[in-house]
Amino acid sequence: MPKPTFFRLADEKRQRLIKAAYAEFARVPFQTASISNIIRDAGIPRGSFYQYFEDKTDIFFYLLDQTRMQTTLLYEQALKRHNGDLFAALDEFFNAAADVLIEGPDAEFYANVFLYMDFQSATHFSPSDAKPPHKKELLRTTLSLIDRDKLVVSSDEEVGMLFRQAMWIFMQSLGHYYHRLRNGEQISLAQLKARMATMLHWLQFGAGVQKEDLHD
Amino acid sequence: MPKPTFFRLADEKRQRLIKAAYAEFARVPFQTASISNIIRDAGIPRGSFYQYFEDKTDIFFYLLDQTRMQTTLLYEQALKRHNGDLFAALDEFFNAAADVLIEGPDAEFYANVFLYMDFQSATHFSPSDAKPPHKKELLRTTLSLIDRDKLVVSSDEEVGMLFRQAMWIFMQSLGHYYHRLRNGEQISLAQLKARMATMLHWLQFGAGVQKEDLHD
DNA sequence: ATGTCATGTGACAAACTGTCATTATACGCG
DNA sequence: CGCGTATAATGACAGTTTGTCACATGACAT
Repeated sequence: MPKPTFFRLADEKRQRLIKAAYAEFARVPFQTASISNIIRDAGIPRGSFYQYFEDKTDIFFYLLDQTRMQTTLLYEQALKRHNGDLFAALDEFFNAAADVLIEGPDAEFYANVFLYMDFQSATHFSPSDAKPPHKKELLRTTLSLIDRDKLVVSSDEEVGMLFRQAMWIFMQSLGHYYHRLRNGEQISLAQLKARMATMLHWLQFGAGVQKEDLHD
Repeated sequence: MPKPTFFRLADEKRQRLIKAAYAEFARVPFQTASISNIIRDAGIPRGSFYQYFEDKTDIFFYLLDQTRMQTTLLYEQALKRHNGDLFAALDEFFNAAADVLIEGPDAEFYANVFLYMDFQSATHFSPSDAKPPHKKELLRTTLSLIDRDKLVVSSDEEVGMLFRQAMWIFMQSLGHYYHRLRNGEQISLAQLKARMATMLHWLQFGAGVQKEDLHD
């Protein structure tokens, strides 16, 4: 989390820093990104940066959190609209979120996020060492709103496992999209959505042939 | 890929270097690991290291490849033993591979692999910039050996998607296991296997309530 | 004007990476 | 044996980056 000083900054200065950070994390993956570049771009002295943020991780997840809040909202809305039908909600959410992440202004930033995010981070969607006030927020929302009668789950933990499996489909698909894009084999947004739908469908109805299918 | 010089090295020296590399990558995640530590441990001059490997990525994936070859074999055997029944083979493979990766001598190394591997690497199981001779090896094996009549797939590409979804279950579960372990909430090997089985079962038969289930 | 607290600043030490000119070693051959 | 050539070993070095810290500056209340 940014330090209090950061939030007291003059708007213009804060925006300049944020913009420079987005640019750096869009330019190269997190590991390669350098604070030196960010502060040079933003025209801010080194010492000041450390007055605002702990380190590179801190500012990166601050940026990512902006997105998380946005998408969390989309997800909740979908869940409510579909009366707790998890799979219907996920399907809608995937499509809406893909629009935001791919057609929005920070697509390059997200490309690096989804191509290079590690499992640890993906699991918690926040740095491992920071205390995440929002940790499992999506999961809590899910647990409170879903209609369990439509799922084959026997515990809250299993709901969590299922939810993560679904989120991986989403993240992996975005990673796939951006991977293709960067290799000059761009796929369309429609194809991306079809991919996510297929994988989600498998998760919902199974990718193995069911018993009754054998009667053919 | 290591440079030819590396393979011409005296066995003792090569082993020393490999051992030091394992130790370093077991100590900290890939991003944090340093070549300086590896060479200090191995007692090898800096210049020599670069005579053997391109960089940190190069030696890391060399180590990982050792494992990949081992597990690929397990997978192929399982696939043949089950006459191309993908899900049956995956179930067997997950259990066998988990034994190797968790009870073997390099468990700490794998912990860092599965906790911190990014999506890009996970997808290709090889560094993005290197030419991977084995790339998609597992997938090719799968395509040639599976019995498609047992799957709801309509193309080779879909087989690939399905396969990756399954592999993610495996990797994510190992990540989960190691995460718990490092937070002092160790789960048993049996619990890990149960988790993988549950998730794989969802993928095979669906986590959503099926039509016929509604007749209850 | 003066004290106090928050903020700004850039020089600096420590660490690491990849390179390269130089030195050492091995090996084939007259 | 002595010599030449290819291969390998070596560590000093330049170039970066990071996080810190002592000090400067500013704002504001008394």
